[in-house]
Parts: sequence; C-alpha cells; structure tokens
Amino acid sequence: MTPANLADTVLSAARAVFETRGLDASALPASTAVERPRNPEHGDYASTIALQVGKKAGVAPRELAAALAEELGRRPGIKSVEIAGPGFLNIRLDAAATGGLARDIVLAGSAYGRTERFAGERINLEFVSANPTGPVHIGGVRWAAVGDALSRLLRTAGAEVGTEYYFNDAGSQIDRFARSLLAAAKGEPAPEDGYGGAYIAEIAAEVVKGAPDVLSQSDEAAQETFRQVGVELMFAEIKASLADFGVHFDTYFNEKDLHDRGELQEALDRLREQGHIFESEGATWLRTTEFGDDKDRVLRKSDGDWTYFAADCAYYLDKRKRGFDRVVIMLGADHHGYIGRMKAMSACFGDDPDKNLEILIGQLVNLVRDGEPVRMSKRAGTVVTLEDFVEALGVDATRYALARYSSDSPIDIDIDLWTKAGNENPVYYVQYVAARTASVARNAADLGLTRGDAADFKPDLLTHEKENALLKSLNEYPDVIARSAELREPHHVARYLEKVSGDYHRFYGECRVTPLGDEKITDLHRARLWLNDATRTVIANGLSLLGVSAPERM
RNA sequence: GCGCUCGUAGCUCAGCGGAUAGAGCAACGGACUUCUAAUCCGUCGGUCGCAGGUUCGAAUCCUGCCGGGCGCGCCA
Repeated sequence: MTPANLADTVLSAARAVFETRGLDASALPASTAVERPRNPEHGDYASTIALQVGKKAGVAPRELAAALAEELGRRPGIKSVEIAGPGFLNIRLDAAATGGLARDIVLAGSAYGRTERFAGERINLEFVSANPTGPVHIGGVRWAAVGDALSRLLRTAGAEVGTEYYFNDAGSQIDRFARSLLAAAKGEPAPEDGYGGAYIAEIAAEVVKGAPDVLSQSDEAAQETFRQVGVELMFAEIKASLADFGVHFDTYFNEKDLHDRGELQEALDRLREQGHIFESEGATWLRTTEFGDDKDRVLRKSDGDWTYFAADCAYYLDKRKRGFDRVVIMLGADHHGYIGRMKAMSACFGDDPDKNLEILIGQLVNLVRDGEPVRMSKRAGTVVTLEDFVEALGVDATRYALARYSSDSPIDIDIDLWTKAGNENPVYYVQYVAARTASVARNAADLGLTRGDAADFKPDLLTHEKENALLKSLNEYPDVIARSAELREPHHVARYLEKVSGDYHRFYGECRVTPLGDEKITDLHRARLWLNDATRTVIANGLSLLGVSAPERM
C-alpha cells in the first residue's frame, strides 16, 4: 500500500462514516494526504482529516476520529488505528502491505516514480540563454543543473516538456565581441567596452586559422568575419560544454528569427487589438501599469528601433502559439526586476499571468576555495565558468551541489567539501548507497542467492524496524517527485535521496542480506534482497533525475 | 523611496497549517576476524530575526518593524 492509496482509503472511510451518520459530505475535501510522523510511536502514517473537517461537519474531532478509526480498522492492509491528541489518527499497516511495495518497485524499474500528475500539460522551460559572447558563466551554471533536473522531473510527472535556449547573435554585445576578437588577432589590447580573457585570443586564433587572409581585409570586413565565425565557434563551445554537463536543449531559439518573421510587429498588433498600446513622445508603449507593473514600457523607440522588451513579448507569444500552456523562464536574481513587466505583458495578451507564465529567480552562486570565493576564471578572466566548476568538482558533484539547494537561497559551493570522499559530501553519501546495493547484489549472486519469482516474495517477513523505515521512505518517492515538480524545486529530490541513503545504511548495519558462512538461504534473505534492489532502483532513478550517475562500484 | 528575496543549532542548510522543530559538518565518546568503516550509534547544541493577527493548532499564512542580498533605463 502506497501513501497515496492509504490516503484514498482514509477518504473513502470518511465518506462511509459521513453516510452512516447522515453528515453533510460537502465538508469533506476532494483529496487528502497522510503524513509520516516523526515519532514512531505515532504509527506508520497519520491522518489529520478529523481535525480538518470535524468542525465543518459539526462533530467534535475526537468523536469523528473514533468513528473513522473503527471504519478504517476494517479495511484490508491496515493493522491498527489509534486516536491521539485532539483527533489525530495514527495508522499502522500490516508488514505485508508495506513490504509488498519492494516488489512493485523492483518490477517497475526505471519507470518507478512516473506519475500522470501533469498529463496533458505542455510546459516550456527556458534556461541558461546566454548570448554567445563567452563561455557559460556562473549565473547560467545553476540553471543548467536545476533547469535540466526540472525538465526531467516534469517529464517523469507526466508533462510534455520543451526545453529552450534563447540567444541573440546580432546585438551590440556581439559587436563588442567581434571587435574584441579583431583586436586580439591584431595583437592589440581589448577595446574599452570589449571582452577580456584568454578565450578571446583562443577564438580569434581559431578564426584566423580558418580564414588566414582575414587580417588583410578592411577592419570592417574583418570584423564581420570575426563576428560570424567567432559566434559560431563560441556557440559550438557552449553547446559542447553543456553537453559534457549532460544538458541538451530541444530548441535553440535565435532572437533574430523573431525579427525576420515579423513577429515583433505581430505581437504589437495583437497587443494593440487588446487595447493596451499607446503612443507618446514618438515612441510606442505597452500600458503594463494596467496590470501592476511599476511603469509603462516602450516597445518601439522614437528612433524606430524595437526594444529588447518588444522581442520578449514576441518570444512569449511565439511560445504560446507553439502550444505551450505554461511558459517557464528561469532567470538570475539580477533580472528579478523583469517579473512585473513580464507578468503584465502576459495579461496584456489576454492570458492569465498566474497560470501561463512562470518566472523563476535563482539567487547567486559562489564557488569557494579555502573559505574565499573564486572570482576569476583562468580562461574567461572576469567570471567563473561552467568548465571551472566541472574541472574543480566533476560533473556529478557539480550537478548535485547545484540541485541540492533551494534556488531562492544564495549558495557557496565549497570545493573542499564537494570533492571529499566521505559522508560529509552529500553526493558521495548517496552514490555510496548505489555502489553498496550493487555490491550486495553481486555478493548475493555469487552465493547463489537470488530474489526468485515475484510470486514467492514474502513481504510479511520484512518486520525489522530498519526495514520498515526504509520501505516507508521508498514508498514516498512518487509523491516526492510529483510535489517537487509541482513546486519547480528539484532540491527536494536530493534531500529525499539523502534520507533514503541514511535509511539504507542503517538497514545495512542491522539487517544482513546475504547468508553468513554456511548459513542456509532463507526466505528472509530473499525478501531483503528485494528490498536491497528496490533501494538501488529508487536511488538510481532519483539520481538520474538530477543528472548524476549511480555507480556500481566506488 | 518602491519592489523582490532571504533570516531556523557555533557553521552549511532541510522543514507539505499538525504532535517533543530536523540532517550534515564542527566538538566529544563509541562500533569492523562477517555483505564496501566512503558506514553506523551516542552526547552536546534552538527566543525558528522582533512584535502583533488569523487558526482547535503557526517556523510555515497575513500585517508591521529590524537586518542581509538584489533590482528599479526609449541598456542589452
């Protein structure tokens, strides 16, 4: 029995009680949940439903709880129900009902944890979105890890997800990039407003290698070559470093296409139809203040040029036209000022900004060595890059470290901590369970111990306190995923895996899986092997959501 | 000034309106002739920033204040 099943059972028992007592069933919630009490004396699971609906239904919570306890106690799989405090229901399950899940988990394999929670929802996730003027830097790194994990989470929870990287290779930033390349190729110092760092010289050298006569051209023509080829090289490098990091995007979207296809004008027309456009001081404005923004925003400047915000509008409209119900954009904390205008823009299109547009803000990340933030990259000069992270920690530790914390909190990633081989390093702690379960399974196979047929599995043998705790944790996995996906917070998955890891290590310490010496193989050994393998399944599935490997050996 | 965000153990952080607020680190003390000790167990450690409010019940929701971070352009 899963927690979700139990919750349904509680609700149906409540309905039965309401019916026999002639109570108003509208006081009951559409769905309920059971929680796992901290204190083991409070049972395997607890329900607060009597507390929640007692008053509404006009019955004292304890009285309602008593009736519910009686009804619930008759349901299959439930060993006992006690009433505690003001009306808590403390529920204990039959060992077989809990233990049976170990088999279900093993048989489901990599599909364990999948739900249909978000079935039918089309969600667009945009993250990283750095322009190709340099390597992916620290601001994008957090979202590369978190955004990618979120996309995997949402897919596992049943959503149809499109990941997207938005860039602009035509703006003034790119001009500065091109001028910087040209200067580097000519051995001149970087322009005052240009880009520094060794990568500029490297890219410039690459360009010259591919087009040896470039420096004999006029500065104007040369700069154009550097712009085109340089952007191509830079973008290839960005994609390669993201790929090395395990991150792939379904769509790389160039702002230029919005211009070429006239989508900015289309967005403007659409907004005008909705009645939110006005002209002032020669410019064209969107009245975003109508929907709570601080000030109205210019879409088209008095010189006729489009603003960046106009492209944002067109891009949003483009995503919506492609059928995405939810447009999710992940930005760094320095961009949180955009939320107001973006939400208002969505409303101006006639959308519901609470539903159709989500903007997630990620706080700052520091890479820390010896207690001091690492500020500079060897290659990029002014900032720390994705490669710096991976070089310092490796892919697994980097992804785990970034996905482990709420994006709302600024974090320091300590190089010493995340490269340690010990339980103070969370990624090792969790991966060690993957290795340990694999090792136990190998040893079992060597001794001729196999799980046997699913039909012969005896879940009621798993009665040890540590077995019970581990089973309950494993059973929470689908709920953790669904909740994590709903909140857009992958860090819950990491925290959950750490909890499962602790439960497994404690189980391992007290419950021997493989037979000792010439001990005979028993049903208990086999039952524990099911539990061992179920643990490996959950750890492997969870780590894969975070893009982290589940090694067989360490 | 306005807006967003954070404030929980010495440190780094979890915490779904529920019961005695948790984990890791640090400190101290234990556990390997047996499945990986990269592990486990125990001890120590709290005005959940402050003050009100809502609630049967608040770290959690609301309001105000204090403190830290960030943002407030016809820039990109």
